[in-house]
Amino acid sequence: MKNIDKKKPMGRQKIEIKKIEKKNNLQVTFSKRRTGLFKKAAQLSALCGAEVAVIVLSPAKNVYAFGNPSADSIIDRFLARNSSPSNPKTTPSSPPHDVLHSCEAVGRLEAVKEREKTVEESKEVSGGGFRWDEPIDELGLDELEQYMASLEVLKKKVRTRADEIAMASASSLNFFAPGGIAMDQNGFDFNEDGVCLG
Amino acid sequence: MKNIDKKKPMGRQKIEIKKIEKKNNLQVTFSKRRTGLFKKAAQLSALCGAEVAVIVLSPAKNVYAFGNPSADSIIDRFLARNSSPSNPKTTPSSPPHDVLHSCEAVGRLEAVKEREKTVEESKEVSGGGFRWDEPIDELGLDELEQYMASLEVLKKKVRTRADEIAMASASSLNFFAPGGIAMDQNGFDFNEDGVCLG
DNA sequence: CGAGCTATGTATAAGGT
DNA sequence: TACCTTATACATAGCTC
Repeated sequence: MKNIDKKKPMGRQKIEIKKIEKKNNLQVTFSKRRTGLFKKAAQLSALCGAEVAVIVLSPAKNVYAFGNPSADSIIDRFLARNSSPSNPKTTPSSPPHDVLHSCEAVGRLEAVKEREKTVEESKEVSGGGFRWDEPIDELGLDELEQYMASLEVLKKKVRTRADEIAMASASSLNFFAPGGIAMDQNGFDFNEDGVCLG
Repeated sequence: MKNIDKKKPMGRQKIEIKKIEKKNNLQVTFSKRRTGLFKKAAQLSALCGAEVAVIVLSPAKNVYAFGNPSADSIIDRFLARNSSPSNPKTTPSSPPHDVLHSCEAVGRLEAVKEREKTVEESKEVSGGGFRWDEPIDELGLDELEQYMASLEVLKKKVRTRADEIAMASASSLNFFAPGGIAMDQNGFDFNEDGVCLG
């Protein structure tokens, strides 16, 4: 009701690559970019069959990591190469399972995304099962991040889907209706000052 | 001078995030995206004052890494966190098994595994147990609501465990330490931009 | 290969709700 | 606080040299 002002969104602004001063923006930017970075890493991995590990330590020393197949195995090899002067380049011969090996690993995570896509496009998902809880057990801390990202995407799709249904049946549905199923504070307070809740 | 035809560039095409088949493209894409990934990592580091390490193993097993301040120091801290569950170093107290602050080792997956329970306990949102393996299209509106709410809560649970409460006051770190950007682990010819894939 | 181009897909900075 | 919208900066696929 108070929007008469012509405050049109500015759209993306150009920013310089130096430390963000505003704590508020810092938090937002950190989240967004960290997510984006992990996404890019996942894509590089999927597209090229490469193994990628990303570790991020926030200024507050919280640890975030992404890894395919797993950060540890990659780090392991990284360290091995790093301290093993023996024969860095002269790998005897690469068995043809190189690429496949990677892809296989990738498949696990990509499968989740794929299922999601399948749900969206065709309506025949039931067969393969839609067991989101299964892969979790196999996922490591690092991969959890990616899983979460997938959840967000799925949520949007569900919302879209529900929207269609709602429109069709003319029922009024509020997804995040106040007092409804909304889960406001989830238990943790985020104060730029404070930290955890342990 | 042989472009007499108005062969206009196609511009960027949309691609599927699946393994690239053409070796030629694979190579090119790997190079470009790896560079892009490192760039993003550098920006995240610079903008947010975070420490970031990225390790990439090409299908041919070449190693590429980016690290601020250095991949090793970051890896070091990552491993410390990851493999010392009983190390009181960063453990404020002994939370149950349901995480809160740091992502100490093993209990992590279990926590997620019980997300439905957890959700129930804290918010009773999921309606007392939602079936994640059902195809979306067979769900009704109400169920969609619950489903989405569950997703949202789960997302937050996961996030809570892994993160947030990030940056407090920053630290004065040297992000772009000279010579700390990228490194070649093999001995190939190395350009700050990247190396050949072999 | 790596560098440069063009057109276009994506990631995101701001600001609103 | 989180998410949505808008406008735009930025990354990059397909080609050429």
